[in-house]
Amino acid sequence: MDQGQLKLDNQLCFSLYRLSKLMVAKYRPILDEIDLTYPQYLAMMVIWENQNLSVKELGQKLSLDSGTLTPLLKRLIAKGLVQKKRSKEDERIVLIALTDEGINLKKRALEVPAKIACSTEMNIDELRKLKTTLDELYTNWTED
Amino acid sequence: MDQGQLKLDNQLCFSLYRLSKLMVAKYRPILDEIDLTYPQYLAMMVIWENQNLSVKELGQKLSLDSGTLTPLLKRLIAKGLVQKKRSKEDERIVLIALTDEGINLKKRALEVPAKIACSTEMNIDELRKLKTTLDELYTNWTED
DNA sequence: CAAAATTAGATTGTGCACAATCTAAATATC
DNA sequence: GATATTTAGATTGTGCACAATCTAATTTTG
Repeated sequence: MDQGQLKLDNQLCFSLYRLSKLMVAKYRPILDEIDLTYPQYLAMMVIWENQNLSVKELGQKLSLDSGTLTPLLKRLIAKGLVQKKRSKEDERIVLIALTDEGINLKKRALEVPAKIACSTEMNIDELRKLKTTLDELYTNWTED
Repeated sequence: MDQGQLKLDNQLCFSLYRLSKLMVAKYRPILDEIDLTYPQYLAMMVIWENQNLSVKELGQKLSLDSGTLTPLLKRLIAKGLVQKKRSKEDERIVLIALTDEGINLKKRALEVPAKIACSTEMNIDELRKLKTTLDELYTNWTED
């Protein structure tokens, strides 16, 4: 019955889990320089791209719910990078806006991808293909 | 300067992060049936494979440190699945042994991979190739 | 318009994940 | 053989991640 299906080494899920943690660990020292954690960096990337996003939209882009986002945003606010504004059209909606400090941080963050690329040193095409595969899987698995 | 390197959608890291979370979410309802979380399931797989592993060896196989493992093991012990024994040769070492209940749980856990395979429905060869790629990356990135 | 249902976000509680520090046991070095 | 160093785990503190619940604002329905 057990032909090794339950062996850790045979599990795609573990390869994924392990590599994902390693990726975060690779980012850590680089993100330390701009005082961001990895999830905070992901959030800031979205905010840099579109100002005045609602908490809900931010959560959708990051695949995070309010239980994670609320405290994360609280920390970004504490660092003075963003601020909250209630929407006037709909008082339930909270919009996230960049402060000057948050805008300035983007300049320094622009160097992050190059620093990471340096520490991975893998064929760009390979990485692009991997990304496509991962994204296809994500789409397939969220479709059901 | 910014040709979109800082866009979330262009980041391999985010694809990995997102898919890894989705994978855990896919496991959740299936593992709920045997009352295990995803990291607990990974730990149990290692313990089912080799009895009387030390906490350190377990941590190495799972890429987890004692700050994560100690409380995780505490919960497995609370569920009555495993128990701790001090090594007699070296009093610093703590060995993890299965209880009867822990041994019994393996029978039910054997059905997990099939249930997961069902919910992913992707070409086995594709998945195997993906796993190879992920493992290669892990090896390359941990070599430096 | 009023009651019911929905929606946005916050809160609470559990469980990782990891850095940093601490304790006790074992080993190395003088 | 006493001191110093290393090693195995535990502990503490911060920060996700998510389910479940709560509140307040909005929308839907009768």
